[in-house]
Amino acid sequence: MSTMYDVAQQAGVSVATVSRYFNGGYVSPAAREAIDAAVNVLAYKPNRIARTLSNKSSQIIGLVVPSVTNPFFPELARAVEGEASRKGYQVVLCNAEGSIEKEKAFIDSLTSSFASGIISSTGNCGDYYEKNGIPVVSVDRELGTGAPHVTSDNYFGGKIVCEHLLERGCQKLAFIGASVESTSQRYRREGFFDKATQMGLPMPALFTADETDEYQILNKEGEQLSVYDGIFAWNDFAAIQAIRSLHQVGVNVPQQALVVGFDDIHIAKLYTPSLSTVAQPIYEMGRAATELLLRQIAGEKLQGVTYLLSVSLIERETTRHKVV
Amino acid sequence: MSTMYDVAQQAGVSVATVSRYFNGGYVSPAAREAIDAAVNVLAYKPNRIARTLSNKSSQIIGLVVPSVTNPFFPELARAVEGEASRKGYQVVLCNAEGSIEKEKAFIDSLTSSFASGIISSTGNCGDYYEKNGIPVVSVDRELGTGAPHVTSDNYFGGKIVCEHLLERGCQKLAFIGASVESTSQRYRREGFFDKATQMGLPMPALFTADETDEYQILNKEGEQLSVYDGIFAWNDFAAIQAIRSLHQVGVNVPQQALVVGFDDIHIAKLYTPSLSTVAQPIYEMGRAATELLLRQIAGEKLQGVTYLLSVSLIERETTRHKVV
DNA sequence: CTGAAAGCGCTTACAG
DNA sequence: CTGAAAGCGCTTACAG
Repeated sequence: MSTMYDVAQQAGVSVATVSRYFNGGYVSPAAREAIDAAVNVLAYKPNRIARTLSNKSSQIIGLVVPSVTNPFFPELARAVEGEASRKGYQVVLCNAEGSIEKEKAFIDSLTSSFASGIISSTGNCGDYYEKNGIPVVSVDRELGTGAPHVTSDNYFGGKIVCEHLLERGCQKLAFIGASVESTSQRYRREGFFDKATQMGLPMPALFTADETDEYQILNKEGEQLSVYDGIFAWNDFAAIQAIRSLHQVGVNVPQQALVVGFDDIHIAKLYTPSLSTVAQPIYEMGRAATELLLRQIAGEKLQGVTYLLSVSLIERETTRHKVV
Repeated sequence: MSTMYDVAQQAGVSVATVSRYFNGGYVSPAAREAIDAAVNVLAYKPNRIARTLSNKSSQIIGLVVPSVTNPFFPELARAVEGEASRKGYQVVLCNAEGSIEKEKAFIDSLTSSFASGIISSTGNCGDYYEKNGIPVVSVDRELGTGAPHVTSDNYFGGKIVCEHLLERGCQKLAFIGASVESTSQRYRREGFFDKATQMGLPMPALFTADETDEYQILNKEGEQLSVYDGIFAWNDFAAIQAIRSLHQVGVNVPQQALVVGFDDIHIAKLYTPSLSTVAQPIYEMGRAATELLLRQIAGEKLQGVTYLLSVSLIERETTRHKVV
C-alpha cells in the first residue's frame, strides 16, 4: 500500500499539497495534474485511520440495535445507512443482543474510534452514552437522557387497534407483550388499555410471548389465550406466534378470534392469513434519526427534541371477519 | 478524554511503561499499581485508532453480506460475531445491498482501516478482494478466487428435496429461484434437477421469485405455478411467496401441492402451514468461516480449502400430505 | 499557491 | 524493568 508520501514523491510536490488535493484546499492546476497521475499510477487510497487520528473524527456513525433477528432493526439499519451515506457518513451496525456488557463495549469502542455520533434503539445504558459526551439520538426506544428521540406514535397505535377490534365486534381483549417491556411496548399497551377502559370494557388480559422457546404464549394467571376474541400483539412476530398457538388448540383466526400485530414487517402480508398490523414509517424513522444526529454533530443543541411519527392501521385477513 | 500521556504523568512513569502495562510487557509491581490507580482516576480507555495506526492492524474483521432483510444473513452475522469476539476480534457488518459499488467502497474502507480480514458472502468482487491482499474467506457464495470457502451441501440438499417430493407422490416438479443465480442457488437447483432426471422424470419447470414486487412468481414460459404438485423454492422466503401465490389462486398447500424451502429461518416453523425445508447449520458455517479467517490471519496458507457442511431435511406441514 | 514542521495517541526497538 | 525517541499516515496552522 502506497502512502501519501509516495504520491508526493511521484508527483514532485509535498505531502501537504497532496493532502490539500484530497481535502479541497488550494492546489495549482499543474500540481493537481501531477497528483492525479501519481494517484493513478500508485493506485493510492487515503488511509482512513491516519486521517481519523489527525482529525479526531471518523465520519462514522454507530447504530446500536438490541437484536438483528427482529426484522424491524435490519430495516431501520437500511434507512439509516441510506441517509447517512448520502451525507458522506458510514454506519457501523452494533448488535447488542440484549447484553448490557456488549453494549458498553460498543460504546467504548465507538468513542475511542472517534465515531461522529451514535444512534441507539436499545433503550439501555443511557448514562453510559451520556458520559461519553458524543452526540447521541435514540430511535424507537428511549434512553431517558433527554437525547433527541424519534419514535412512532405507539400510544395512538394501541388506541386504533382497540377501536378496530371493537368495531369488529370483539368483546374479550388480550394484549401480548415481550417479557421485558420497552418504552415502545408500554405505550402500545397503554393506548390499547386506555381505549378499552374508556369504552367501558374490562381491562384486557396480559400475556407474554416467550422469545426463547418456540411459539409459546404465557400468562401469569393461567388463563388461556383461546378465551379471547380480540388479540393485540406488541409486534408482528408475537402476533404470528399467537396465531400459531391458537391454531394449535383449534382456534381459527379470524373466524373465532381476531389478531393485530405491530410493525408491518415483510412477512406480515405473506403470512396466511395475512396479518392486520400497525405500520410504522420505518424508513422515515431512520431518516429522521440520522438527520437529528447530523444536526447535533454540526453543533445544534437538540436536547429534549422528540419526533413523533404517525402510524396507520393496515387491515388484512386476520381481522377481516366479524366476531359474533 | 484522557490519553496515555496523562496516565503516565499521573502514575509518574513513561508512556512506554503504560503501553507495556496494556500490552503485557514487563512492568514492575510498583509501577503496575500506580498505573492501575491512574487509569481509574482518569477513567482512561486506550484509543483504538492510535493503536491501530501504530500496529497497522485493527483486530477488526469485516463481514460483507448481500442483504440484511433475508434473515439468513443476520443469523450468520450472529455466529461470526460470537466466534470472533471469543477470539478478541470485533466484527463490522457491511450490507452491500446488491450493489457492486457499495461493496467495493466497503472493501476499500476495510482495507484502509487495517481490518485484519474479511468474510464475504456476496459472491461478487472476487478480484477486488484479492487485489487488496488482505485475508479473505467466503461463506455461502463463492468468490471464485480460490479463497477458503465454507458452504453447506447445497447440491445434496437439492437432491433430498427431490427424493422427498417423489416419495410423497409428486409428479410435476417445479423450482423457484431468484432472478440472479448465486452459486448456492445453482447447486440447489442442480441437485434437484439431476435427481429428477435420474429418476426418469422430465426436467422440472423453472420459476423466478420477484424480490422487488409483492409475492409475485414469474415464469418465462408463462406456465402457471398451480400446474405443479411438487415445488422446491431456493429459500424459505421464496417458498412462502409460492404458498401465498397458490393460496391466491385457490390451490391449497399441502392438499393439492407440496412445497419445500431452504434455510430453516425462524419463520419457517411459525408459518401456517409450517414449512418443510432444508436446514443449514448456520451457526457452524459462521464459526467455521471465522476459524478459517483467523488461521489465515495467523499466517496459514489456506488457498483452495473448502468446508462442505451437511444439511438436513426438516419435514413440516407443507409436505405432510400425500399427493395422489 | 506551497513546504517544513509539529502534532494526533499509540507502539516498539534500542540503550541503559 | 524502564525511558527517550522514532515512527505509523495523515492534517493544519504558519511562513513564505
